[in-house]
Amino acid sequence: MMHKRREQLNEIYELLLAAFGPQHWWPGETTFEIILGAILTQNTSWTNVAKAIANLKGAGALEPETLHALDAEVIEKLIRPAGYFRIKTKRLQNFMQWLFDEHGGDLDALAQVQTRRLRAELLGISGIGPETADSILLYALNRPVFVVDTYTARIMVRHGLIEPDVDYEQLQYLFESNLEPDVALFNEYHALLVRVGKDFCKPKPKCTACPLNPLPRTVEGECD
DNA sequence: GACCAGGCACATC
DNA sequence: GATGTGCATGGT
Repeated sequence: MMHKRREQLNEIYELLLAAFGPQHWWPGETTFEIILGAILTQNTSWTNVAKAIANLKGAGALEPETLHALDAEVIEKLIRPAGYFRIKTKRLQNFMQWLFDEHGGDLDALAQVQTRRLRAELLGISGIGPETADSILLYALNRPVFVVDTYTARIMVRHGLIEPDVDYEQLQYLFESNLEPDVALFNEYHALLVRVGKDFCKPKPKCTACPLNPLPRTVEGECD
């Protein structure tokens, strides 16, 4: 059927929303804080990131000018709880250098840049890959870009909707080509996928009592 | 103690 | 081009 994918994606969304309700993402107050969180949460649990952000806040470093002026050793100490603190310090500084060199350190100036171009610029920063770039675009800059992560792929594979070898861009296209380009929808959908991923769709043990188990094509042996 | 967490860059084949 | 490895803290 021509709209099969659309119906499946809508069904997943409805099941997740009914099970968990709105997730109120992103957990962050300002555009800048959300951007920093997007970088700091790479392969890292949010509880650890929250500590790092609290430290940055305590240092007054949730302002671009302030963070830009800090030495690497200081940033390393502040973000230590988030793990990978040396490489993440470098990544934060790479972002800051881009922001100040290319956009005068003004986050508001980014609003004038087309989404395609902005995504390409973000991907040009060492340490910002597809998921981080798209998280910044969607959650910090309110662009209708669907964020894909490991949970998204795992959930889709386990429910037989994709093959295990589809890459980031393909999976993103699956969502973006079958859903309305709605910032609020993309925001909630990704947040719900992370939620069900955390609670049920774990790497090792097969899932039990998952809200998505009513799906017709659930792969046998993966979910009860 | 093993495993995992809202990735990414880089080395090596 | 595909596959493997380092990065690091903190919770389960």
